Amino acid sequence: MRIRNRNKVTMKDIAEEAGVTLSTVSRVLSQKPGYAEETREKIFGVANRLKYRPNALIRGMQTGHTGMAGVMVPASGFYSGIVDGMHQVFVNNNTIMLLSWNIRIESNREDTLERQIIHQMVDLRADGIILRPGSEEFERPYFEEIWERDIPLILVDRHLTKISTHFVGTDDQAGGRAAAEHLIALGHRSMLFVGAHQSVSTSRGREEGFRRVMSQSPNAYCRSLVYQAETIRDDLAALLGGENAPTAIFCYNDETARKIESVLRAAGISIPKDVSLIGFGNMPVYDEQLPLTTFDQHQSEIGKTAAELYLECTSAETRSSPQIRMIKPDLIIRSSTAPLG
Amino acid sequence: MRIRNRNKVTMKDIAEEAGVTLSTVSRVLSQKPGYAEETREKIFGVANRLKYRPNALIRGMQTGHTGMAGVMVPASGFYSGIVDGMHQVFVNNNTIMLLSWNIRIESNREDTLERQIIHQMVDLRADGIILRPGSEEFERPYFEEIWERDIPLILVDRHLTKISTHFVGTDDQAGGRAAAEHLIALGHRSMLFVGAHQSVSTSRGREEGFRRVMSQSPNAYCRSLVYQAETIRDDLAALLGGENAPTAIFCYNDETARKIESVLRAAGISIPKDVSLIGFGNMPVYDEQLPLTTFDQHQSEIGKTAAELYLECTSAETRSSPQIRMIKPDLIIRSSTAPLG
DNA sequence: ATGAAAGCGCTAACAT
DNA sequence: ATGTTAGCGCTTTCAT
Repeated sequence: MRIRNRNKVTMKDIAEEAGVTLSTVSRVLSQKPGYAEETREKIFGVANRLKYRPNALIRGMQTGHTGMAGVMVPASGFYSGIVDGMHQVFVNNNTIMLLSWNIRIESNREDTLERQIIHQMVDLRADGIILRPGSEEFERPYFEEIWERDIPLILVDRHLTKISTHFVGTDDQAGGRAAAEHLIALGHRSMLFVGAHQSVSTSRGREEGFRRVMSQSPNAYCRSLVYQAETIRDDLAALLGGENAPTAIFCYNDETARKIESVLRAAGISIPKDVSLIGFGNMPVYDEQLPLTTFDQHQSEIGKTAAELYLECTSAETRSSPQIRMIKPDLIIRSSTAPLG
Repeated sequence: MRIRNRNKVTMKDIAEEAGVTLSTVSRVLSQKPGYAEETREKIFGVANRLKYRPNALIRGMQTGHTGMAGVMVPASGFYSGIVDGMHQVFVNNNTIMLLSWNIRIESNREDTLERQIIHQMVDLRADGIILRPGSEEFERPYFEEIWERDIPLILVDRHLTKISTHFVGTDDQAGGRAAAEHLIALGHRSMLFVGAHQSVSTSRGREEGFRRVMSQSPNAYCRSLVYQAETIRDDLAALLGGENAPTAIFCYNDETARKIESVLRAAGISIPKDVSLIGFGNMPVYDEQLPLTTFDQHQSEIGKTAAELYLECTSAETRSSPQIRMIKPDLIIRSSTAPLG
């Protein structure tokens, strides 16, 4: 381990230099009431001259407030946007992120890297934790660790039904409804929803909203598919070649939509001529990809809201009841959707 | 401030439960030599049963090692790639990032947010700091603060000449040379380099490499431009309408190349028919943009290398002499460059 | 192999 | 308005 010969200036040094006691220095530097303006100036003078820097570790452990926010989200452009929003709020509130990406290791280790990361955050006494959960069952144990220690926990993007805690994310149902309304208005009636496993709350919510509108639209009909790389080709072929083939596909995210796009392209099916396609997330597009009708989820807004909620929770005296804050997504119409016919 | 009624299990509690003293518990839990296997098991048993979590703040301040790496880079996709690479290394070495983005506030505050962030990292006793510097003069003061405290400092992406510390980034000269060789091979002789202010080391390095090859190629000729939003239109018009107009433009990054692209497009100049264009960075492309010949900088590799160097520095006994590690960029040829003619 | 005791740098009562 | 004292949870001598 490195041997530090840092200029370890402590409050004690300042006290000696300034001819006062430690407690006076502590009071002045941490702005507690009860000192003379004169001493204040003297102490600050000495502190600056000595280039004193407080030891935030000690201070944190004394006050129960470290100013560190544990943040764990998957590594992707989408979450970068969210982290960005959080940062804007945190930087103005003297809070710094302990950041890590969710990475589940494949196999042979019973325990996960995620757990290790949570432990690091807990051990370092992060004031609170913000994370994007993966699957419900899997992560339960470490949610409990956080909960038991009474550390505020805020979930972003994905919600967990079985765990009752704060949540900030997209209004997925509203998004699903807007997608449906757009397609209905274009004349489509036979739809396909391509989603993820049921445990993914965003997919579930988007489908629910989508189906709600469908069920209220005469003759509208919606089938669903769970995207799976191995079978998607055949699944789509069966549906599109079959009875009452869908003329519009709503995917729960852009990534899936892009995969559908390439499967359709390979099958000689044209978008939007033969089939309209909607994604979700408004992710950047790569060379030669189709301009996709999709939703802007306002990631930065999600991040800001999450950080604001975090600050409320970490400064509250008592544990507050779970808050849900949803950001409404906006439909962005591009050329992957067109009128039926 | 929040009142924590966390189950504050301490080593003392474990000691009592296990019928040993604090020091024995400390020894066992921090794997110091000198205890019986039997006691070890008993203590670990109690610790797990009580769900003990060490206080990393205290431990950090005792050992002089917190396991926190201060990281400050600009918020952009490019740096996300670097951070990603660092994370891969850190997560396997029990190191977690204290992450923040560089944000310089516009005016009215003499001091910067960046300085505040550096202070937070120093105060929290980050073991080392990795950052992407902006301008030399401006940041000097807080580099000194880091240096004086003997905290390992690693610069990524941009280098500072006046400050002697570790650096990990792109081999910009090699990139510049490769760009030049590509254009020369295509038959171009009259070139334009569009860069940033001289203080930006990446721009400088790319230009140097570029010019080096030019100077060795018969009849080749290179002019330079510092990109400025307000004047770029006129600057380009003057050059392209003038004597010996450039037939190829090498920009120090993709962002600049994209701006040049739109200026040229607006002026009715076709790429690559009239002018070839090269960028740097291989950033994702948005709708309807031109496939750009550019360089892959292997951000992830830069990040990994920086993290590895960080780990070396923070675990070294003594301050090591400044290390420079450069990652070679790879030319990606797309349709924005074509043979002269 | 274990215990006792000092101390890390600071905050927070409690005095004066 | 300032000083005194007792911790906070741990590591680290130094004993035994």
